[in-house]
Amino acid sequence: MNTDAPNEWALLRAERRVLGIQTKLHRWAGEDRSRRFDDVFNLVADPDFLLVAWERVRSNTGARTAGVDGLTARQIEAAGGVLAMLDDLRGRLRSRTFRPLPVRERMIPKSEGKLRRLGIPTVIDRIVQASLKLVLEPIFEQGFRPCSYGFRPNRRAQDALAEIHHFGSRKYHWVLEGDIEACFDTIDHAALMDRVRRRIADKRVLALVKAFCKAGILTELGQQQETRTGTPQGGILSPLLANIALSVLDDYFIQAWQQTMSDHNARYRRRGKGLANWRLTRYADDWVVMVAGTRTDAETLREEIATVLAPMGLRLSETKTRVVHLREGLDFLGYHIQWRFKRGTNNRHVYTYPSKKALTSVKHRIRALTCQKAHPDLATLLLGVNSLLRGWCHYFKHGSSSGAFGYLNHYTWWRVARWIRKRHAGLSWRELRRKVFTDGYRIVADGIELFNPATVATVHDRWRGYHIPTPWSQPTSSPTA
DNA sequence: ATATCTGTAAC
RNA sequence: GUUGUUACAGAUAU
Repeated sequence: MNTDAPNEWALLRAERRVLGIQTKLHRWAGEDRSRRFDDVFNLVADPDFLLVAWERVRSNTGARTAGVDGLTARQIEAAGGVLAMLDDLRGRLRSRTFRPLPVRERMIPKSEGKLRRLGIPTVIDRIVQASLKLVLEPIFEQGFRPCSYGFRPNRRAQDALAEIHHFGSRKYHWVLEGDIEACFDTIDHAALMDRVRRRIADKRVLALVKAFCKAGILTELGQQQETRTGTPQGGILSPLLANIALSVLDDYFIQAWQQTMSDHNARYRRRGKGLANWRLTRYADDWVVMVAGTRTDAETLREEIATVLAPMGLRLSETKTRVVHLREGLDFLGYHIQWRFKRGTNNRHVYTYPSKKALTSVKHRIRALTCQKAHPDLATLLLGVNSLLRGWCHYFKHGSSSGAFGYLNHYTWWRVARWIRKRHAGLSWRELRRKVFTDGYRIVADGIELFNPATVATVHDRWRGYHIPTPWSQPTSSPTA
């Protein structure tokens, strides 16, 4: 069927070569921190880079979703014209006739009634963006700071939480928690391009990045709109661009930290003089500043941050940006972080629990899955509930979640038991337990047993701090570049 | 040991 | 119908 599908070892070879070149880019960007890369367009348009980019787009879940041209990656693959399409794309990139099409707008519901605007690029545009990312990410990763955790390779939300736990367990008891208003939508193009230009001198690459920012949007009603600010939520490059823009914050805080608070003695002297110490932890547009000082010290930082963000076109959300003490606690990345007394002692400890919002939301989803008409049979129901519970627990096991897990076990058991009983009309609970449940309580169907969240062991992972490697840190075996 | 596919979480 | 990045988990196949 696929007359010209890329074969496996051509792909493997391409992936190895791309990784080798990425490692070099990463190394060069590190050796000369002010180096501006002048000749990277040829990499973006390189057949191997485009092939790896295509592979990425093809295997994403969005391979079934089309942009404004109505083409899906699946259709292109089925038509068997992949290599020809990549070749044509390469030609259009090199002759500079390539133009990104507008993104297709899709509104999806967020939590509690709000809407989120997605901008879905065409498959071709996704490939070019993916190729751009292959080139730009190793370069910009070199300048990104350890305090930034979102959208970055090898970094998990749990790393950010471990950092907060680490400093919260020391003198950093006041927290400025913040939210940037419609971050993706409001990033200023000129300011963003200025930051991209610090590392990239290649005019063709800069033009491509800018073109994707300016590609415009085709609304659900079919109207064309230009995009004067922001980067489309759905673009492969968008998370990287957001980090490039938001790294102004990281840079600002690192500077202050390195100049005046970098060593233990300096921080101690500052505290002696009544001065505060503070640190930023950021996950995409969500961030906190841990402050060893007073509430006023934290309040002061709020204005500083607003000033740093303003040139990027970014504004703080008035309601969601606030100062709290660890005594009151705060929500961050789905967790609730708060001081509690350790059992039987007088010692305060920083604990991280699943937030109320996270627990409510998973309960709602279990309720929806266990409503009467949701599933044809018990086995399918268990499959759905199990995968939900398993995924949820694996995210929240990095905290003090055993209480929540126990509660969830109880809640789900009853929901599923109720579902079963409705299907066996007339049976009493006692008969049900005897006839349907294994050992009187275990719920099993076709060898699938209801997952018990209470069996998930919680782990406490240490703050990995400054020692998280990038995928390009170690040299790879003999790249042929 | 490779590779498919599904799912969860964060944003 | 729902895109994207990152992390994690499970199932299947050889």
